[in-house]
Amino acid sequence: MKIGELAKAAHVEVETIRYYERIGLLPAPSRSPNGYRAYAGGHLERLAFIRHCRALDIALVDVAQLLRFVDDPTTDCAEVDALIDSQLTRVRARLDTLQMLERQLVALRSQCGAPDRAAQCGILHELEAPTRGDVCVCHDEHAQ
Amino acid sequence: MKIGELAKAAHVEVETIRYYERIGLLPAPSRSPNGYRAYAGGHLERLAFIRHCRALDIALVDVAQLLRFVDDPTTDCAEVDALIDSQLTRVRARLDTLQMLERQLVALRSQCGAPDRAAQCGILHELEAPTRGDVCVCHDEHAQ
DNA sequence: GCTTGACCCTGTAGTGGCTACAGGGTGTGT
DNA sequence: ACACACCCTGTAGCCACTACAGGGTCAAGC
Repeated sequence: MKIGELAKAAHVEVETIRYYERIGLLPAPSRSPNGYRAYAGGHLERLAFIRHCRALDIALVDVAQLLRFVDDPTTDCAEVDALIDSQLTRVRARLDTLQMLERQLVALRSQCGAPDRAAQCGILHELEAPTRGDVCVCHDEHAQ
Repeated sequence: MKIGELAKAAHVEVETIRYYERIGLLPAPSRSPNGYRAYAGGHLERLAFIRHCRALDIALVDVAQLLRFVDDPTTDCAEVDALIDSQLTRVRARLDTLQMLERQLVALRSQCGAPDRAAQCGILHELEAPTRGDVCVCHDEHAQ
């Protein structure tokens, strides 16, 4: 199987495969006489695993660790748990941040109702609030 | 005011200020005879505005646009609205993705209960599901 | 046989928003 | 004089790709 075929089978870009090989995540395959990469079935499995982890926003460094766990069946399962737990923590933290951001933007957006010029713009006025020493609606904990 | 003083006043790194100047977001200040940057009050205001926008995860290219609106008071306010609206849309989209990710990770995490070795690990088993042509718990729409 | 287009190769650079480093200059206190 | 904190410019690195440059290979169509 050539690289384009592997890419299509795994729903990934050819360049991504080369990237994974370069950083050591995917083993380098054998080559055809013309120098083309020649992939066997194991590569698709590994690539599918990697893409599965990436779909869960797992960092490549952690994907590499998970692959090491796969390759060493005697590894303690608790280490796998810990890795997924920390990923879950990361996602939840980012979730919290974004939820706060949404609220802030909604509050800010509400400062502009009627069409006007920028000089009278409530949004810009609020964005300039810290400059004036004022508390803005987007970062005012009491207004939310 | 020297760059370190401005950085402290705006709660930002010195390097970030130099970066903003390099990309044209902050105007270059005058210089002392020894070549040091000499900042006046207007710079702190502009930097505060930039940091305020950044705290709302607004991309620098959009911050630059907002600054142009500030500098041209005749700009139509609707353009400011549109910019904040698109930012809100972006945040909401990312929120959706992360909420889905959280659910997926929770489902995956639930596959491992008791201490074991990696060979029996439910998490790794699920991460390998697509390889076997199976549907994994993290991406199975019916299981959620 | 030639042309064309799709695919392949390696190596490098770019994305966004910083952050860190190298190598050197300036000012102040001891 | 020395040490340390700060300043300067320029460059590189982070993360996970993605795009490009320049060149080679293959197969189908004329």
